[in-house]
Amino acid sequence: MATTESQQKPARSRRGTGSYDERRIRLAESALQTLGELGYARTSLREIAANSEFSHGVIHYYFRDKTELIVFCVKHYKTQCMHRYDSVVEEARSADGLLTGFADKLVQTLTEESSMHRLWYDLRSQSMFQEELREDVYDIDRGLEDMIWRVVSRFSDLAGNQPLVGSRAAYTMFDGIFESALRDHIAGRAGAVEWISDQIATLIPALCSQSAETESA
Amino acid sequence: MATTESQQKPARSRRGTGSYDERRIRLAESALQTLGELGYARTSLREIAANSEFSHGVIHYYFRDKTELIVFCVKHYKTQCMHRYDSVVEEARSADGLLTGFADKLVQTLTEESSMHRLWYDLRSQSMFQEELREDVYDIDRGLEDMIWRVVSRFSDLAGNQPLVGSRAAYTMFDGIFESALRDHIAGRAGAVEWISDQIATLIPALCSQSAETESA
DNA sequence: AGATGGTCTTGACAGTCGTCAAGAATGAAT
DNA sequence: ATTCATTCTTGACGACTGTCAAGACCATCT
Repeated sequence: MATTESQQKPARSRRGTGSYDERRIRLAESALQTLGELGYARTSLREIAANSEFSHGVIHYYFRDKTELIVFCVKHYKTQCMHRYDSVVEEARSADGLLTGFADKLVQTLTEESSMHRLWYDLRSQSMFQEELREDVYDIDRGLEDMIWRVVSRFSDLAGNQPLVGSRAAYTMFDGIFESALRDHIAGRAGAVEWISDQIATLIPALCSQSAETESA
Repeated sequence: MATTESQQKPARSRRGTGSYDERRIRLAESALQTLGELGYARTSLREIAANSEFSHGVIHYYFRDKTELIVFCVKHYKTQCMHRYDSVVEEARSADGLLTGFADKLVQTLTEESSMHRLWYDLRSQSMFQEELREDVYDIDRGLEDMIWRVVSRFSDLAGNQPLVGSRAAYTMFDGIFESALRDHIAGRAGAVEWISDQIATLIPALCSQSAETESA
């Protein structure tokens, strides 16, 4: 509600705070919040507007239709989460350190961003029925795949190993594990945090057990 | 879209054929067909009825409301696909044979039952937003987990190995791989069949590489 | 034959949806 | 102060939704 923003763009913005594009983004972020709570199917434009600073009619001023809003939201979300683990990869000085840093970050994502991620899985499932979502979903998937691959290849570097599987397979496995843990967490089933930490600790080394040198046999 | 004129189909007894429960099941199977085409969110009761032999009002004769119909459909679907790989497991005489048999069956499922499986992933995602779906989704997930575990443990038996991971982890990995391949297949991206076959051929042995390295005799 | 009761159709209801048009509100330019 | 384009609100529209009531249909029983 209360905008701390008092900056006014000179030529473009005659009303409202921020530029046209900034208000588009703010509307999209409101939409993402609502989508994360209700899910793609049950979120209406009126509900999005009600949870924002705008009225329901303004959506068609900033977006052609509902689909364009959703796609814009997806792309905006993509930029938010694509490089979440980069700092973990860069700051890791040992294989074990990377492992625990990655696991901690995954747990943090699981507990603090569960709504955004269930929305992501919701949209990805919807893309199997709705063709206009597929391209953006595919791009995000590949971005996440690259992100995971940065972690795995960095681990194999630090451990002096070679990954056993390709980036695609590695990503789908982690993704499956994360999605399963997310469902457990959201459903309030205990042990999700411990389980996913354990899986990371065992899976990454197992996926990188092919050593250039002989490991302690 | 489809004009539902008052065209009368039956020509047979207006009193339904089969028992009450049988007609419930037939209605549920019609609903599953429609759900597989349109997805959970975009399927209305009228659309379900239009694709069935009944009119739209009859749904509330057999089901209290939409949710009860959906849950019934999910449970019915559960019984259809829970033991799909049992024959493969039973008929396998060697580790390699199990591997190829399992991969072939997975490919068959991928290509011939893609609609049912995208519906399954759709419902599973919805369960993260809709609490009343969670219990049934959870049950199905555990049933599928058991199914995968039968394959993995049978493989390790035939190969004289021990699985490296638990049933939960094994299932989530296969599930992630299958879901990814399913998205590729549905989107018409080439290589999904070859990719998943390859993944099975490499992943299962990798997950069972523990203990003595006795190859499949 | 008529009566019965389970089965099914039809039509309507109240609500919600996306969309849009008309115009009010706003601030910059003149 | 007037003009003017941009921004936003309001209210409406037709279409769609789940649900339900009223009654038609029909096999069976008496």
